[in-house]
Amino acid sequence: MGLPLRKSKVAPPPACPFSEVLALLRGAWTANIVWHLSRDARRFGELRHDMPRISARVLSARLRELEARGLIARHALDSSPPSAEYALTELGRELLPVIGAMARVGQKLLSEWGKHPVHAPRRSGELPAYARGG
Amino acid sequence: MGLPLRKSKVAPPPACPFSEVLALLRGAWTANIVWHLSRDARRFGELRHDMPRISARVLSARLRELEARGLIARHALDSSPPSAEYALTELGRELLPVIGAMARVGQKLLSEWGKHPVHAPRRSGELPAYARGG
DNA sequence: CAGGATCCTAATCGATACTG
DNA sequence: CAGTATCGATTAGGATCCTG
Repeated sequence: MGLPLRKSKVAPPPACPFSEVLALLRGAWTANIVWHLSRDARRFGELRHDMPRISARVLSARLRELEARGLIARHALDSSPPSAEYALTELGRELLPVIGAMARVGQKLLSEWGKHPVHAPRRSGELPAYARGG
Repeated sequence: MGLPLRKSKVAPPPACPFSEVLALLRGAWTANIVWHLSRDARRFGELRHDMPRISARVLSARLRELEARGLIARHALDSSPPSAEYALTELGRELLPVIGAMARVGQKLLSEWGKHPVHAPRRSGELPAYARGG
């Protein structure tokens, strides 16, 4: 018979609701949108310009999602042609420390991976595209 | 003719490599794995026990991915039946501040969403599964 | 127990075309 | 300009079976 399962020594996951934030930032774009709104309000087309590879469909979907959660506010401008402006709400600004932390760690990881080459997996096997050196 | 595009006023995305961290934590499970390794080393089966809904296939894939990046170390234990233990490396511990920040913000978001119900989207349209109340 | 192989479903996203 | 609708490609992840 094998080793007994150990319960987490000090504390199991002590009620850690970061899953919500992960779900929120899930997808390739949401965090980038928040980042690009961190300085000032931006219009739909400006955001597309800031992130040239996002499609209108996805940008629209993410913005509606963030709006539904109260993280951004949408202001329709009555100009011609019409435009809409998006801004972080106070609640949305709560996400900025997370993004800041990710940016700092990202720096560090990049510099480490620059020193040592990223190890190949032990055996050939499934690795997602972003892990295969693209 | 419409409003001119505004360049980001203060600074555009001033070189923010959080995309790497996002790519790293992409998927529903990677951050949880790091979290569960934050206290002490855990074996494969213990991690499965900690996260009952992860499949062996995905857990294995994520562990190999984190190992390939030098964020966790794998130690094969010579017991019978064989087992393997995974632990965060020093580099992997750099991720903990990010996860801590996510946990804090997650708390806050949950409490806000508890006060006001989450707004429905303005029109019926695509919302991801995790946004539809699951 | 650790984990690979296969099959399959659901979700994400880009491209394109179209509307107000 | 600010979106929406449709389509097809890619991917994450679960279930199941199988091996050392």
